Amino acid sequence: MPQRKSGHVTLLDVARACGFSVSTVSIVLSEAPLSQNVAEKTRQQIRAMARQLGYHPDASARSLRRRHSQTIGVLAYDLSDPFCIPIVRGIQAGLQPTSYLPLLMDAQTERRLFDSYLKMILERRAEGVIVIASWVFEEANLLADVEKNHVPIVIVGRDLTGRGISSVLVDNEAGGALAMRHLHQLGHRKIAVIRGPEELFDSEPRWAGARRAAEEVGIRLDPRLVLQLPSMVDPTSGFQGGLSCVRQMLASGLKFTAIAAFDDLTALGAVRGLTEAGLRVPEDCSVLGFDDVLPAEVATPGITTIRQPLREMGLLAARWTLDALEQREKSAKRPAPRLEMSPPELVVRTSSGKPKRRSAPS
Amino acid sequence: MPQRKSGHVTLLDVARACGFSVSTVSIVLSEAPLSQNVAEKTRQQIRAMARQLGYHPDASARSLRRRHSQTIGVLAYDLSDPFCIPIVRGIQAGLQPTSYLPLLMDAQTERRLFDSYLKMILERRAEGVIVIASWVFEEANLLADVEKNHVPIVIVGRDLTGRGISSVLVDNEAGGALAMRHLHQLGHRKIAVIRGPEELFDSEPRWAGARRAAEEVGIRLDPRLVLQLPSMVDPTSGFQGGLSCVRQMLASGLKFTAIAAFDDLTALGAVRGLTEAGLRVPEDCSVLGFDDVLPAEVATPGITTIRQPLREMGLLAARWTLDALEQREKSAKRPAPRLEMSPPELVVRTSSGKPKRRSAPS
DNA sequence: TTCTACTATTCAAACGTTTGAATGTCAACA
DNA sequence: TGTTGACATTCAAACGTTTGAATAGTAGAA
Repeated sequence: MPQRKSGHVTLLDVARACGFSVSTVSIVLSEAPLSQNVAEKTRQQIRAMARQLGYHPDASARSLRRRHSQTIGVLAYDLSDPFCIPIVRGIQAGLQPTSYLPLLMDAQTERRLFDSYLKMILERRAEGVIVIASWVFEEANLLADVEKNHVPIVIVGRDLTGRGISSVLVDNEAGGALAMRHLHQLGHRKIAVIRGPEELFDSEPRWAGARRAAEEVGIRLDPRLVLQLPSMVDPTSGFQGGLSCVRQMLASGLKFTAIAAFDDLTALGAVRGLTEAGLRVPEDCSVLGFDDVLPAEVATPGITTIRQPLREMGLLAARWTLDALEQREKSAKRPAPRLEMSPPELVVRTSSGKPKRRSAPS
Repeated sequence: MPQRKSGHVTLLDVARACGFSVSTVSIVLSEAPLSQNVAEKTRQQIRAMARQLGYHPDASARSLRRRHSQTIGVLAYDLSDPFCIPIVRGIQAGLQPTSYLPLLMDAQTERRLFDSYLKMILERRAEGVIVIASWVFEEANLLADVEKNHVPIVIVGRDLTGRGISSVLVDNEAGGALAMRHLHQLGHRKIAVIRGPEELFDSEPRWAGARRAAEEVGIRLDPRLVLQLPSMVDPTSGFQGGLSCVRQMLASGLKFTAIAAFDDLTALGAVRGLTEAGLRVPEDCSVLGFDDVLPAEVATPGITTIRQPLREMGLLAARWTLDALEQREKSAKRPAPRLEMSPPELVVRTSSGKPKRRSAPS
């Protein structure tokens, strides 16, 4: 029983155990073209022995020699945000049919971790990098390092084409407009808005879209009913934010029949706030979210929301990365960055409805 | 400008660029003990050049030579289950202070993927493996391979000590009992139970705990009000299951004032079902969940639930893995598997309350 | 017989690091 | 002058794999 000190079974072990050279064993087990020349009997013998010993090729040695790792680094800003998961799923789906494997990292909304994981991805010689980053990051310096090593990179959730990086994100403005138009069609005229926190990239375009749509349909948005979430400390803090915004609105005594919230968790916070005050959703006040994450779907009432095609976005990011790898084979020069603004979609659930005739909470 | 064809900057590049040998550069950049002997001026020069060129050591070459990868494989059965994330967080927290890095994989509830990722973890020469597996898997064969390579392994969410694998899981029975006692204390006597699907490991002990507690406090559980979820196809199908179970219960015309659901998503499905039928939670019927995942917290009413200390469980799994690595240095023989049954905790929110005097929905 | 072609297998170099041993330099000491 | 030791740097082998080139062995063709 050939027990290596390293604890791992190597080609040499298998070779010795069945009396062939390391080369032959390698050729057979890696199914190299040359393996057609190897006698069927030999192949069977080698494979049997490899299985018996529990041989697994050493990925380090292999990628060192082959000069590629078959790996795509996937760096998510925070996996505890339900927003990230479908994107990751899309990426996985896009990589599945190829021989590339995702190397998944979770930065936990910590700049320090983000940096160190990105470094690690580079050290592991990932051949491409996909960054999921709706959160605030000043990626400038480290992403530069990625480029310096000629590793193609795609970012999901932010537009960084200005810095030469291909970007996939939802059309936030269209989404904001979609929300506003839906509320208008239901008959709402006094609409409160909870904007995203200042430092979040998505906040501005969503608000711009909502404002534009409101103007188009002739709704006047009362500035006193347009609140802004405070800075977020983690992905779920939108809930608390939504809750306190609604308390504030109710305390103000102003009338409103609907709330367009920044995202689904904010919307859930709003529902909580309204319920606390004895108001019913949607009878007394409609609530709209954004993103379409799991909690919005399984809450009761189900949150009407603006769905981001997250899975598709992840899929696209994977495809672009693979494209870039192919391109790199052919031409040396770096292709121009690409931009996708995916169309959002209105998902009507039960948190929105027509306003009561005798309107207004409070 | 030394542009390597491989696209990556190597030690040789740095060496040539500043006129020292590869050895010296390696010694300096890896901060080997010998680097104390290297002139301060030299060190600075080398470091500056490395930074300028964007050098990152090749992890493959390094771990090949050093014979260890500083990596712990983390294989989650399905990251889209909110249950997994806090565990992963705990693992990350446990690994943080060490130089080990988590290699995170998401099996997407697919046996095929589970196997191929486990294989990959082995090929990457992860020094330890943590498997998160509340889901059904017959891991026998592949986990055996892990053992064959002397890689310590810890499983979270199932008891596999019988197969010699250290296991961390919640004390499901205690949890089930906790739920039942809470409902009893509130004054409920007619309690419906939604059991987990047959193939899920957790189902049986939770039910056993509930039954035991019911007996202890003198509650008779009507077998017609004990339903079982159908087989799950994905982690969120508990919602649909809970919904249809409640419809069934209501259709039966039997009276009950509370529902103890298998997990939080099932509970949310139950709330939906009750609401559909015009019943209020908790006034007309209390609902209890299990796990304490995000959607339970942000729904309104907040779901009263049995909290699993997921983060702590992940932390423990990480610690045990590190322990095993240390042990392995010292003694050759494999230590006995360890077992942790973490105590669950009752989290009271607003989905549970006293039954109405004139009780019972119908 | 020699040549060619094919089959089956092995040699040996290389991938980028690390590291124990070796080399060289310089100053101080005997 | 030679010896010792400290310092600064380099040599060269090794990690486990892959692969172009080389080596045998066999068989059929000229």
